[in-house]
This record gives sequence, C-alpha cells and structure tokens, in this order.
Amino acid sequence: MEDTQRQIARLLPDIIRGADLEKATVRTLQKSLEDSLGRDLGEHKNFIRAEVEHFLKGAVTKKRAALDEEGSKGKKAKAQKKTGRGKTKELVDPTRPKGPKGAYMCFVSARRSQIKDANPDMTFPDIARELGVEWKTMSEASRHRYEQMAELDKDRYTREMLSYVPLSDEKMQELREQQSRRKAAGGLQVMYHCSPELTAFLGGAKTINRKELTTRIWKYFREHNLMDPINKRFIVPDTKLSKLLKLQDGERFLAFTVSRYLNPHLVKKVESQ
DNA sequence: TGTTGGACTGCTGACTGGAT
DNA sequence: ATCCAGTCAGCAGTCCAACA
Repeated sequence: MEDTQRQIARLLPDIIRGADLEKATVRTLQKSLEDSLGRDLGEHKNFIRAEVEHFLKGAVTKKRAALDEEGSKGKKAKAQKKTGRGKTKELVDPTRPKGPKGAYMCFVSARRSQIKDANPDMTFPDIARELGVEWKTMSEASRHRYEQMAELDKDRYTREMLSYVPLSDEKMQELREQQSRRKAAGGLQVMYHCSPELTAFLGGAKTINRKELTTRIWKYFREHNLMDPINKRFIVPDTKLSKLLKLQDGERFLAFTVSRYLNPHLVKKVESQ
C-alpha cells in the first residue's frame, strides 16, 4: 500500500504537467497512472484526488505569486535587474537561538544525507521532492520518532531563549556597518603575497590587494605612455612589463585583460588580516 | 516568515578609456 | 550618461518540501 502511494506521488506531477488541463479530471489522471503502473488503482482513488488537489494548490499559489511580483514590478523590472537580487536581508541578531525545528525538518535533517549518499546524482530539488513523498507516505510509527525529536528541539529552543540576551542597538548598528563595508569591499581588499617578480616590479612591495594592484598598473601604463595611440584600449608593453607579464616579443594586450596576466603573480592570500 | 540541506547562479565591488 | 571589457572573493538568492 505504502509503496503504491509513493509511486503515485512520484508519477503524478509529471502526468499532470503533461495533461490537457481543460479536459483532465481526477478519473483521467487516475487512468494515466494505471497505464503507467500497469494495475488498477481504484482503492487509491481518494489518495489520488488529495494529491491532485495538493499539486494544483501549489501551482496556483506559485502562479499568483509570480503574477503579483510581475504586476508590482511593472516597468521597473529592467531597472531592478541591474541591481539583481539586490534585496539585502534585514540583519538579524546572529546570537539569537535558531527557531525550533518541526517534525518534518527533523526528518529532513536526518534523511537528506542518506538519500544523497545512496543517489549521488540526485539534484537538490529531486531530493526535496523525494523527501516530501517519503514524509507523506510514512507510517505513524516512523513519524512519531521525528515528532519526538521536534519536541526535544522545542525544549532546546526554550532553554536557549531563556538565557538569550539580545545584542544592544549599538552592537547591531556596528554589525550592519561591518556588513555593508564587507559588501562594498568585495574580494578586492584581500591581501595577497606578491611573486618575487611582482615585488621587484612594484619596487619592493611584498603584499598587495587587487584594488591597489590595478591602480598601480594603470598608473604605470600612463606614466610610461604605453597606451596604443590608435586604439587606447590596447597596451604596447615595454620590456619590463613584457617580462613581468610573460608576453611574447611585440605582443600587445587589451588593457582590461591585464588582471588575467597579473593573476599568476598573486601567489597566495595573506593569513590573519 | 523562518527553519533544514548544499550546489549553483548571478550580482557587487574597483579600475579605465572608448563607444554608443 | 551608460555600457563594455576582464578579474574573483564574498555574498545573496534560488531550488524544494512541510510545518510551526
């Protein structure tokens, strides 16, 4: 019984997606399932109906959300694309205890890695779907185990909340500023050890970050008049630069690609910044 | 809305001159 | 005024389920 329902739950989404929804009924979907499984599913009629309703409810919710989003964005859509997901999450107190896990979350935590180990090729959404199917078709006894785990986690949450002291407004403000600084800096502030050749080129600097290096190298282009007068996007390197970037004799390069040539000279990150 | 899991995608930041 | 070229670390968001 449980296996059949599991098979139904697994097959149904694809069957619904492939069906003509103008004409489809629970009965026709059941027929398609029977064809796929090669047996009568009359005794699972109610289960199939519940699954269909569940699937359609989910699809409608998603569609509505998409339409809402579309409508609210309107003509701003293109402008917002520039900033992409841009929405920065409101910073939450990182010391606040994590919320209590429900029974399903306990089940997910315990079972996900097992499924992944047994099926290394399964994608994350596939695993999530499988977990949903397993959860829905799980026996009461098995589910009870996870409900107990959820009870324990609820206790853990209560205990931690009792001893939790929220961070002060000042501390939160400091964290927000830290976050925005980190975001603004990106990976460009990361200090690297220079190769001996780069150290010599820079006049002795043993460490540097990408921001500084880009600035210095563009300064060098200008000071040594290395930009191609016909097309200033190209750099005609002098011997010193040519040697540093390991270029062929007479090889020019697009100025914007200079970081690619410099990469080998940024040996490794400087520890404990 | 936040919670679990982690691979994946895509944006952001600095730098510049030329092209549109 | 804005976009484009290239680099990449770090981060945010997405995917998906069910539940509190």
